Amino acid sequence: MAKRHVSLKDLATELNVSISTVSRALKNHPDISCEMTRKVQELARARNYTPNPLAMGLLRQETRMIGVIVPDLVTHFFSSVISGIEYVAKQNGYYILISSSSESYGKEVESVRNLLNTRVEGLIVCLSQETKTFDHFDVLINNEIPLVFFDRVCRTDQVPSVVADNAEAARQVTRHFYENGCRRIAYINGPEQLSISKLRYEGYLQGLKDCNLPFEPELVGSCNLSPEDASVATRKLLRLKNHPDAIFGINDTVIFAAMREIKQFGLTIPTDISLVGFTGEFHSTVVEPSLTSITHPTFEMGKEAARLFFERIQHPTAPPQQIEMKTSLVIRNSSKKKAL
Amino acid sequence: MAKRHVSLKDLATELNVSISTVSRALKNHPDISCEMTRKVQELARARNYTPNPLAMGLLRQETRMIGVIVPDLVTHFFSSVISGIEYVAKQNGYYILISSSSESYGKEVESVRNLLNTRVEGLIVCLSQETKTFDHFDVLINNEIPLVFFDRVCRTDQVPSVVADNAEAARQVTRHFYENGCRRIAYINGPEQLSISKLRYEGYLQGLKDCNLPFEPELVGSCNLSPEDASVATRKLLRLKNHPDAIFGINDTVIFAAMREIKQFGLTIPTDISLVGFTGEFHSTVVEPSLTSITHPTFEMGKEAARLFFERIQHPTAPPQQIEMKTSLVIRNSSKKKAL
DNA sequence: GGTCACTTCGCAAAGCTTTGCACTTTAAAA
DNA sequence: TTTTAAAGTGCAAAGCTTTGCGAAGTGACC
Repeated sequence: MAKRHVSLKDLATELNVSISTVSRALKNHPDISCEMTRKVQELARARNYTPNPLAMGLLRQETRMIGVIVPDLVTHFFSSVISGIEYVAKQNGYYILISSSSESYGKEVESVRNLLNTRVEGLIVCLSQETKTFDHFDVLINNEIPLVFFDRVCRTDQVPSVVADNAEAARQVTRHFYENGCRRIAYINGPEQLSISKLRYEGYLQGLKDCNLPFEPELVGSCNLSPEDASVATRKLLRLKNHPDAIFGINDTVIFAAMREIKQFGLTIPTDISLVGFTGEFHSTVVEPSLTSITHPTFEMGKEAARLFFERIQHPTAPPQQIEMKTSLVIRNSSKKKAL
Repeated sequence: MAKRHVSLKDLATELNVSISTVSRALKNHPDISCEMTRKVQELARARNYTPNPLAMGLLRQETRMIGVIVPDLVTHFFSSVISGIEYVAKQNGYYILISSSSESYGKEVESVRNLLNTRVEGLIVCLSQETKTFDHFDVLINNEIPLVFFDRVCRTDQVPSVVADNAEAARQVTRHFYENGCRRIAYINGPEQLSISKLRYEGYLQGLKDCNLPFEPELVGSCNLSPEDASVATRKLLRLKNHPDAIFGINDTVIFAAMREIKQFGLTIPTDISLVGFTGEFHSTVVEPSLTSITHPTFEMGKEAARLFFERIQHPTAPPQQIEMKTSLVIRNSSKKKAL
């Protein structure tokens, strides 16, 4: 196995000077003569020297790595947020170590442990769907290791976080339906332990109130975030003696499943049932009819999360901020106005 | 800033023994008495000791990190391959450092340099769209640093790689069109420097030959992989005095753009024009009509790439393998048989 | 010639782990 | 009682970098 990287020692030996001289010369320390500095820097360039981050890490007790835990890598929302995190991390000379929890509580706990063992300087996390207890983050909180949550959050009194304006968005969707003539507005929620589920549900209720619509429990479905489960929830809604005339779902995956079910049931969108999604995956525009959807500024959310993280590195004990990002309702064909 | 991690030294001090004793006790070295071993291991557990990977890395000259460079993170194909890589990496106790080139040659070069400086043990790479020269990989090749390409490859005589059966798949698509009655089959290619472009184009030509169809240059479009460019290419095809009755594209992004253009042009799919995509993004099933598509075993491709990587770690100089993964043509509505 | 003040550089420690070798016990054998 | 072996530990180096401090060398001034 060839020797891969030259070290200060290699340069020092070749020039017949001490390691410290080389080290100082490379950073233009005034103690070193111009002549020597020139020689050292020349050789360093020629030999393609780059400092060894392991040695630096050991010395400075830093790794310049951020651990990122997401429920999965393939959902557009998460990969886009990660892009944003990576963007800011790169600017600050940091790398990110990605670990996916596969929506599993156990894997999330394991990821936290593993990443910490790898000596990342902190974590940026979106909770798994299953996560109901949060003890695995105590180590971080107690030891003032930087931690930032995004989207699905917890312990917001202790941990900075970036979220969408979930409640407001859901409220807006509900009113949008109402203004388009819908009166039986259904909502398919996610697992109740998720912060986004709670908030979007609250927004839905508030929206009903705004429009003076009665709350009808039968119009609220719930599912884990899989297409299969969403289909089940949709079918339940469709089989009601008086089916809803509008459905919105906690995310687009859910709503795409609903869309398929509705078509299969022989109903048309939006004439029979209006549909609005939540997250704005790319394919909103290519489905038929195109899907009205709440869009997150996903890349920006990632950037904000990373920004918060670096603030945390600077001031580990500052009171935690919670950033709420504005979403926007992009109206397409799945919720077109019907004749009143 | 609190001290985050306990070291062997901390344990040694607390037990009043030397560091070496602690180190040996932790790995059940026979030189250490049972009594001492027990005491050390107990304390280590209590204090939550984990070895410092930086120190280990420095000692062993390894980081247990793989650098992964992809054109972007948000395309389903790439994030799915990454999932596969991560899966195998985790099994082997490795982490992956992800860097996206944003389809830019410059950023790819920079990523290679940065990752190498970070002392990753090797690289798994999918070339950017712009990349025409490959000198930036010479450092790796010359120093026997493990390198694996996937999907978009180069230097296959020196570097192991995993690809799809591109030519065969394209040939199959062409014949599928023919069997469904299409006679003017168009193809929208990607940038010509990409290996996948070349191979799929060859497959297309071969397919035409198989079916005894003449090759007509005007039926071959080309684009970078953006939706905008794909739209332009599609419009050019549609404006031919005798427009094609089938189009297939180098990937689904291209074909979705084409789909939009065709509809806007007032033609219907598949009656007027059949359509087949290439890659099998999730949304193939939700568009209207659902999209016939060549599907890659993306997760498996990632696993294979990682497997090849670890083989390379073991045998850096073994002759490079090229793995070709079987794709499959999933037939949906966009290419339904028409009356002949 | 001797002392002072610079200039220019090297030593060594710290950060953490592993491991060959040397060292100190203790008990058994001579 | 002395020698020897075995058992149990510690020292120190290596892997790489930074940096405070001490040391060597040179020239100038008294």
